Amino acid sequence: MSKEITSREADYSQWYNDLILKAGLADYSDVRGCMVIKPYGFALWENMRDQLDKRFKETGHQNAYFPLFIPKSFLSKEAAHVEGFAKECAVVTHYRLMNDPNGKGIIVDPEAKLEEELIVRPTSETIIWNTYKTWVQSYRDLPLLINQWANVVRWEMRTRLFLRTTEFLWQEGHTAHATAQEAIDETIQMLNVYAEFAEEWMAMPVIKGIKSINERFAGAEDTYCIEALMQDGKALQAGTSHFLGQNFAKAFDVKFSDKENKLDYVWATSWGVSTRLIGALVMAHSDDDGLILPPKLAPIQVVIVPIYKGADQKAAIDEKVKTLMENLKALNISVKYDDDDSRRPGWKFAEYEMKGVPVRVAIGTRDLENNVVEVARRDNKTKETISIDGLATSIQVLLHDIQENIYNRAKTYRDENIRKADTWDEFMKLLDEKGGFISAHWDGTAETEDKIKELSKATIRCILLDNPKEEGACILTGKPSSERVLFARAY
RNA sequence: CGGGGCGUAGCGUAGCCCGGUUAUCGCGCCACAUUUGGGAUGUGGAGGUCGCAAGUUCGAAUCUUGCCGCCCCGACCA
Repeated sequence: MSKEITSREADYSQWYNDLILKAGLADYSDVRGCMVIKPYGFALWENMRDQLDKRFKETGHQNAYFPLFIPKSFLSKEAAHVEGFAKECAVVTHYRLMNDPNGKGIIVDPEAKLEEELIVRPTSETIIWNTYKTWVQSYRDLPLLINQWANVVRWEMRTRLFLRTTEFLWQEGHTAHATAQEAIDETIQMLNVYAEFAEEWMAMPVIKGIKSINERFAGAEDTYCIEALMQDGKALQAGTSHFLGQNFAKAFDVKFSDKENKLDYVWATSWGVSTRLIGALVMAHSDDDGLILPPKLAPIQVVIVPIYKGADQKAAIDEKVKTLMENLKALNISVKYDDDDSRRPGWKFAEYEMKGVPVRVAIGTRDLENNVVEVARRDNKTKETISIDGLATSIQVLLHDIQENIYNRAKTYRDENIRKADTWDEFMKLLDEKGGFISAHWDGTAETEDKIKELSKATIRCILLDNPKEEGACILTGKPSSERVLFARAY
């Protein structure tokens, strides 16, 4: 990769980190690769979580909670699974500390060694399937539709705020079914739940597809995913849904009797999204002035900034604002009245722009006289003066507009950045100069995929669901191909 | 784990190459006043193990060695 691209990437990373810190979403922590999610960032996550949770329940799932620690032996029961996660596991070996007999401070008590080490879960398939064994005997126990909200730990070499932290928050759904078809249907259903959430709530267009064998989840038969495009031209996997076949059922001996009293292994799925979605949100919509949050998820949808001189004017504004806030709340709009006297209006304007608050209302004495307010929208930074009568309703409409506008903007950008390449030179040129998704032919082998990755740093993001068939030649080997796949450099 | 950069007040930094008064500047913080329609101004004030340790030296933020930590790029990955 050229020097220019490297430095562009570094600049973008700095911009991204800066934005997260300045917007108050998160902080670096003193623990390697971990971060502190600050109240504002967590409020955003809670909004995402609530909406997803609602959809999970609407599709018949229940929440449960499984242990953080996984006995080492569990992890090794599914061969591909342990292969995929072994290199990034945090391991608990001892259970007690003691005062250092040779000095100050404390040390691990060597006497307190665990007989079997415990793994801090990198994902919960193994401990969950070990439990499912005891829950499933008959087809009457199926389907088993469970989700858990949890934290997991993956000891990655390199971390990035929200996109890849050592510990992260997520949800993981784990379901068991009587038939392969039912499990596949579930896998696709949850993929659709994710895609709808990304598009309708995050205002982030995604591509639904299926992973190549190389990119498949460790232990899955098929991995489905949603892929989004970030503003720097790199792709981001925003969610995955796996059809696990009978792999885990076999590894953990989970069998059931069907109606004919025949014994069979159950069919499984797992699916998850994480706090990475916050990183996706940042990189999908923000500009140089700060975050741009979709109104449907913004912790604060409307901020009201008073402009006044003296207590009398303030009191008159307070009075108007009180009614306005009641009206907004009646419409389920979250509103903050920032009457902090130690900050001036201009400071607040900049601050809430940084935080990505979709709508700002400024109200001053001048406005009161005319029965108007100044309404500014974050997405395109336009301002207009509108009547205070029916204001709450106007704002409701405006929030709707903003949600739609940022989705359309992101979609236009995304669509403009899906290009076809038919030769290797064209492929490389597009990657280096434009980025984005590149639709190209590939001979279908893992070796070629690896080679392309090695040469270009681009990976196959996915093969579209309902991908049209088209005869062509692999961009690298020239061997025949029956369909195009989507490549991109990715996070 | 390889390559690059960095570590000085809450944050961002100057000074380091070429050792020498009381460690620079900006933001932020505290007090008061004037201000308030796009990150206010003035005056006064508080705040420092110069990442840690050892060494060289009359003298170390500055030189040497070792260690620790962070960021970026790569490999790995959601």
